[in-house]
Amino acid sequence: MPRPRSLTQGQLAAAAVAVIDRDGLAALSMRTVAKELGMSPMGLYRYVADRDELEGLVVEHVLGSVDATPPAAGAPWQERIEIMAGRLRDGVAAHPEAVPLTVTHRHRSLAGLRWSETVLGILTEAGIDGGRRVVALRALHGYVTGAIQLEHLGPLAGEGTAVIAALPEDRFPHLTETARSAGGIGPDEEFFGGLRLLLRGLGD
Amino acid sequence: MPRPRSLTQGQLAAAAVAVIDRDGLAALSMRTVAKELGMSPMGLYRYVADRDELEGLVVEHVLGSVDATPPAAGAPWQERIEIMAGRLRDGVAAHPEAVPLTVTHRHRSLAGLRWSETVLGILTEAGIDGGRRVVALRALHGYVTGAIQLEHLGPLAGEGTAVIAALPEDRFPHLTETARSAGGIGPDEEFFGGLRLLLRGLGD
DNA sequence: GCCGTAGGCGTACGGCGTACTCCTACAGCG
DNA sequence: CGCTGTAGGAGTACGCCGTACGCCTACGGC
Repeated sequence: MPRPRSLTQGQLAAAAVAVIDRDGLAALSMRTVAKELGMSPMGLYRYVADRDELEGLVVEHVLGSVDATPPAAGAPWQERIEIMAGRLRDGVAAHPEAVPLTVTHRHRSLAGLRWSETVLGILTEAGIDGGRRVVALRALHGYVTGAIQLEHLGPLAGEGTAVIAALPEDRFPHLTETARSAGGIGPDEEFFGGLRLLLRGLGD
Repeated sequence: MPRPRSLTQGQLAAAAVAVIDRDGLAALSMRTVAKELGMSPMGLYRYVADRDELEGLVVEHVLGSVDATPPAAGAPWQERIEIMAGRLRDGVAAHPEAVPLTVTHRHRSLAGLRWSETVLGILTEAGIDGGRRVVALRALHGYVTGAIQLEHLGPLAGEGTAVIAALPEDRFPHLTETARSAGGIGPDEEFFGGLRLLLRGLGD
């Protein structure tokens, strides 16, 4: 009997993501999203209770783009977890400005839970269960979350490496030296290198 | 020749942290901090260029409270890294509402760099160097950062576990089962359990 | 005693989230 | 056919926010 809704929450999310991708996270506001959709600011409240819920939709949109289907059953479990981690990293990297949101709203996201479910499945097949599995999931979750953030809201465009290089060498001998040898290592090696350390610790 | 400053940046930071601890991160504003110090809102701008810099001071204050001196030289390196991780975790946990700030501003914090310097020293003594050390530091950094966040801005007060428990069991079999077995595991076991996985992977 | 800087306060602007009101358009019921 | 209830859409308004700017006062070293 009611008049049909003319927008879906998904369309709201897409508009919000468009604003974020184009103008940065700071530009995200009820007003800018409404403008993006060609409607009045208050119109948004027909679809969403408040700004917080809008942000949740953004996260769902971003995480919803990562494939949560279990990868190639033939491969060793470590490799399959690497694939899952890489998918999440790639999905988030497609909207780097939204990274802070994905962290704060992840726990309410169905898409995030689907990712966890698949990882848990892989861990189970690897023979890890009970308390060990809880710890393993949290560890993976923690590492992936943290590493992705370091990658994206770390020192913008190598500014940080410059800061470190400018440090007084006598008080920070290891850091300055490490900064020099860090040049040869790309983001991929860093991310997956660290992940493999964790996976190695999980083995046996 | 000039009139001496009547406040230090440290006092600003302390006032801001007091506001955050008492009323939450959302209550942090130039106006509330000024009120905390008994001065006019604009007075803050004598000590700080903008809100961003104030937030930086908060982070410096929080991270400055963690002891960065190398721990007990006698202990095995893994244990010493655990001590460093625990110190950081404890320092941050003293001001849980400030956690989001510590993440976004960490790379500009001297105290954060001191922590990294000490950890690098321990890694070096453990015989890890060159590219391996770079990856190891980033991995530790990523894990600790991520795990601390999961702990503090995870589902507020077990709300998340309830969400998971309410999940359709047929679509999330592992998650629902894991949620049940997660009850017996406290935050400490989770944090250090995950960390030890990483350290084990680092070994040899 | 003078000068220059810090202190301190008030005003003002533009943007934010959002509460509230008022009218219009339409889908299914009788 | 018309009635009714919900969605659409616009507009106004409030109380926050960060912060630009200006004005006078206090005071320490030359």
